[in-house]
Formats: sequence, C-alpha cells, structure tokens
Amino acid sequence: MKKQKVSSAVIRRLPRYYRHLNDLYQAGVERISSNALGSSLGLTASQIRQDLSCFGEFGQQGYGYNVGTLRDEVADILGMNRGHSAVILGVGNLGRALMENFHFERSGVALAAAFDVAPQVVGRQVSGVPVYHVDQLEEYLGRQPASIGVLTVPGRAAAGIAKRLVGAGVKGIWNFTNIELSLEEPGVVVEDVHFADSLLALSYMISEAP
Amino acid sequence: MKKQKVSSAVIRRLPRYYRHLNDLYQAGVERISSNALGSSLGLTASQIRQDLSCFGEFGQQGYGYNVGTLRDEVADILGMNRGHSAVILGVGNLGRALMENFHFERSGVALAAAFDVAPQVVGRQVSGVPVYHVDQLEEYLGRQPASIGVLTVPGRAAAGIAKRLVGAGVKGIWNFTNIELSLEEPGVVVEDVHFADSLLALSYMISEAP
DNA sequence: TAGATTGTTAATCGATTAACAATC
DNA sequence: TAGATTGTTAATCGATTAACAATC
Repeated sequence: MKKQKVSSAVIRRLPRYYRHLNDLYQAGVERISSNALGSSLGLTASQIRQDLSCFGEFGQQGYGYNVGTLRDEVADILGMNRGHSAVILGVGNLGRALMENFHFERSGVALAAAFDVAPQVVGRQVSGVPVYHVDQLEEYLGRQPASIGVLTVPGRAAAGIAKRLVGAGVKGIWNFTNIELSLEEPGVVVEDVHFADSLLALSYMISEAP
Repeated sequence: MKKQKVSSAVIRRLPRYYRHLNDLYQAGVERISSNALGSSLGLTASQIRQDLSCFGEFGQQGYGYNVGTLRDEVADILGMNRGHSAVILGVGNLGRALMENFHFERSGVALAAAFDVAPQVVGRQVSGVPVYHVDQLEEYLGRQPASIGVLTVPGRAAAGIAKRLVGAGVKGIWNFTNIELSLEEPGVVVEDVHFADSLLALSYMISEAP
C-alpha cells in the first residue's frame, strides 16, 4: 500500500466501482476478478488493481475479490461510514427534487434539514425533512453541525449563503448553482454540478459526430 | 491548426472558457491574454493556448485575444450555433426544475417538448413547453426531430425510454437517471449526470481532509 | 499440483508545462 | 522601435498499460 496523494482520476472512478460492486452484490455475485470488473466498466484490469492499490490489498491471488468485502472497503474509502450529514439550502424545484427523489442515505449522508425564505415552505416538512427559515441557519448548525451544505439557491444568493455555510462549519459544499464559488476558507471543498457545462460538452460531442 | 481527436480533458474545459469569456464580455472587458485568462481559471497560459490551438488561431501576438470574438468562436466549437433542440422525458420534480429554472437557450439548445404519463401534467404546459403523453414520442419526433433527449424518468423506465429515443433519431442523451445506459447504436452519445457519484466524490474529499 | 489472479515494478502513452522564434 | 504575447515545438510530468514474480 502506497500512501500518496490519490489522483482525482482515481477518486472519480471509485463511486463507479462502488455502484457496480453493489449491483453485483444485490445480484448475488460472490467473487469477481479485476479482469471481469474491468470489462464491465470499460477499464483495464491493470487500472483497477492499480487504483485499489492506493488504499490497500483487498484481493487474493488466484481468487480475485470478494464482492461484498470489496464493496464495503470502497464504501469506507469514500467516507460512507463517517456519519456525514447535510443541510440543503433552497427548496425550489431542484431542492425539492433532491429531497424527494435523491436518496442521500444510500450515499451514507443523512439529510437533516432544509432552509428557505418562502413562507409557504418554511415550517413545513418535505419528505420528512423539516424546512426552516434561512435566518435560523447559524443557530441550527450551532446545535446540529453538518458536514455538507447542498446549494440549490438562486445564483444571486449563492455566494452569500456559501460564505455563511463555511462560517457555520460545513466541510464541503455541493454546488448546484451556476456560480463559480471562490471560498477563502482552506480545507473546505466545493463539488460543482454545472448543468450547463455538462450540456455544452454533450452539444460538442453530438456536433462532432460524423 | 492540428486536426486530431480532441481529448476529453480539453472538451471539459471548453464550457468553462465559454462561461468565463461571457462573464468578461458582459463586464465590458475587450481583450485578454492567455496569462490573465489562465490565472482566473486556475490554469496555465500554456494550457489555454494549447487547448485553443486544437481548433484554430484566435489570438494575435502582442495583443492577446478579443473577448467577444473568442467567446463566439468557443460557442461555435461547442455547437451552440447548430440549432440543437431537445425533448425532455419525465416531468417530475427534476424535469420540472430543469424546465423552469435551467435556461436551455443559453446553451444554444431549444427545449421543444416534454413527455410524461401522468394525467395531471399531460396536455398542459410547463414554462411554455407543451407536455405530451409518452405514447406520442415517436409520432412527435417524426414530425419534429430533436438532437437531444433529456432523461429525467424514474430509473426503472430509463433503459426503455433511452432505446425509444435512439430509435426516434436523437443524437445524444443527457442522462439524469442513476442507470448506466448501454446503447448499441453507434454514434449516439450519452452524457451522464450522476448525482450519487458526485456526492460520493465530495464525501471522499471531506473525509480525507486533515 | 496446476491454473488463476493478485500487487507491484517497469514501460508506454498522453497530457501538461516550458521555452522560444515569430510578429503584432 | 521595444514590449508583449501568440502558436508551436520540445521537455517534463503523471497516468495508464504491460509484464511478471509471488502465491492462493
């Protein structure tokens, strides 16, 4: 096991490993080789072994990997057992879509609360999660710290809310706004979900196709 | 200008270039050097010049790049002027969120129609876009071809609808389901927006932080 | 045991960075 | 003209792939 900085290419592949291993596990598959795993993910066996070797030795010569064990190891590496919790900022369509349709707990994250300003949602529950007024953000996080802030507010509010989240101690921001956040706080991570960038990449690809 | 296959790393940076150049343009900035552009994007000047050289020569020695011109060139490269149109499949919270809050036209894509099965939305309009029953998909696309299918249906319906979209001639699928689509049709591109993968990457990063 | 498959080291490939002649 | 900055070629760096001894 090498203890080096893990490249972002590896990090982006880990969730796919997890997802696929979980599917295999649900399907009752017990063992798998790097070769088989690679071909169903479109990767080489070498790459998978190389990736996993960043974190430990999970296989066995002549046998391969135990699906359940490897899945659990990858889950652990991804931080799924660290008890991360999240609050969501903005209960518009997108925030609501995430609350109602996205299963945070399947990623090991507990969605604890939501915040908005609209009187018609503040004080209510959405998918069992209470919605508070955004004025109560700091007070709430003081009592109930959260590691992740999910940012689904309108773009104009993004920078201000992001700053407040960081001030209140979140460790990561899952940013769904089209704003490029620049946080001064070191150690706080931003994960962007830029819909427009994704659509433009698709637009490029279909425009190039022969 | 080299005419080679453009790497996916470059393609992923192009939308950021576009976004930033557009911001500069809106702010009234007329010219910019690769150096200045690089430092505001966290990239080297070399990389930006190298990236752009895949597509042509857009700058001028001693001057740099004209912001408006370069933005328009990047827009063109990204296919924003090709008249791409899209249909959206699934008018649940996420589909609705995209229809109401995401500006397709800002990416050069016209959202033409939506499809669902629920009687309470079929026949209505959402953000000015008509919602049809999914049974009418092929008939509609026969009359009004679209290059992009936006997939916001429940996971269990994803594979079937994707196949129908491809059969009806779309060139790209913008996939918001957590299903890994495997299309047999060559030349049809899938762009995945995997929320869970993104959240797990964030989870990894905050779990590693010191 | 023989076959299979790992973890790791070495080789290759590709992407990023540096350097610089060309020139506005 | 002198300074600035490009586009491109060469050098470096990092990531992927191949090879193979170890061993289940």
